[in-house]
Amino acid sequence: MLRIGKLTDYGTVVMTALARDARRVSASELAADLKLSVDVARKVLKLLAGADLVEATRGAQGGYQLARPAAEISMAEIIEALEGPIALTECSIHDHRCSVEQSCHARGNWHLINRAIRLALAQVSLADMAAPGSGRIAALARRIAPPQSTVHTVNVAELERSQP
Amino acid sequence: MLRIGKLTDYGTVVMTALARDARRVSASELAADLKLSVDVARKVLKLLAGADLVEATRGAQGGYQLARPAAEISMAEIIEALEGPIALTECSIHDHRCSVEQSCHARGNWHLINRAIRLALAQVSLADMAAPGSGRIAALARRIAPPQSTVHTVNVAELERSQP
DNA sequence: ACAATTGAGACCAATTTAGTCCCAATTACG
DNA sequence: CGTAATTGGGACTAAATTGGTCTCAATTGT
Repeated sequence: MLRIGKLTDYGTVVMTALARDARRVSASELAADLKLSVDVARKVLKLLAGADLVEATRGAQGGYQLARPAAEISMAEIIEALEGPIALTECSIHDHRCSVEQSCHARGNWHLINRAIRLALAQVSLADMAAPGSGRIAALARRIAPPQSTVHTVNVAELERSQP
Repeated sequence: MLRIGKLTDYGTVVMTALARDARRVSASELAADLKLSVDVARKVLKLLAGADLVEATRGAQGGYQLARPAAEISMAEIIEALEGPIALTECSIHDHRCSVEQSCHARGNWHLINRAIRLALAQVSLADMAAPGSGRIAALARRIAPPQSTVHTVNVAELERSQP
């Protein structure tokens, strides 16, 4: 279904919460606010801290804060911190693990597609994500949308209808 | 890892093979050419036929052909045929299945992101994919790339390096 | 000293995915 | 008309992945 894992999803929720609250916040407080299990919140935060997206402070009164301003953290970074490299296909990460590698004529293009998707995600900042209906994200979608092709305008129109 | 399943991957390989060969081809012939197990090839082709992306002919001398010209079939369609809707997050498909739905401020933006990614994939045609190094896909990536932001140009540059 | 925290990682249950296999229906061809 | 070649529609199992929980060590403010 081309979906991200739940941990990653929680990660974005946790990050947007941190983006809206400049204080240093403990995992348990975040869990309570967001209605997550404390264990899950801790796991996510540990991963985010490991990737240097949040800064952890140990000990009593400790907790987490964003390591950088929200505008300087991209969705691509968050996703990668929690699920590893953004690469739709096996062959985009490891060579020689794909059985059809020889006869596959699509590999190079998959790389380009991965790059395109990663670029798109790299342009969405956590600040955008934390804003209620981000104009910047909408603008990105618009920029990606139809140039002026003949064939694809049909498909694109279909899409717009089927996924409003 | 934000990746597609193997079946989907095989699906794109099978489709590019069909795009390069106008004849009607049987599942076993495709399997042999592409070094896939016959069972897997058949499974994939059945799914693709169910989605009307290929046209199946039963009986002796039967087989599969593209249902439409390769230029009129998009990667988004192929991916959706094999893995269901393109929706990175749970909440983009089913409401009320996500435990943090209440406290989640990111939902609307996830929808926008999904749309952006789907639009990108809808613009890559099977014909593009079958071409050895598609200029159109590269152009798409370029269009997505840097507008003229201050912060994100840094991240984008990083990306380019880390995922060449 | 103690209580509140994060760090590291083990662990199991649940889900998902990959890969096979079976048999019915269809069709070309000798 | 019979047979071989095909797809259709599933069921099924094994493997891999993910989600969620738990334990214990290290750190630090009071």
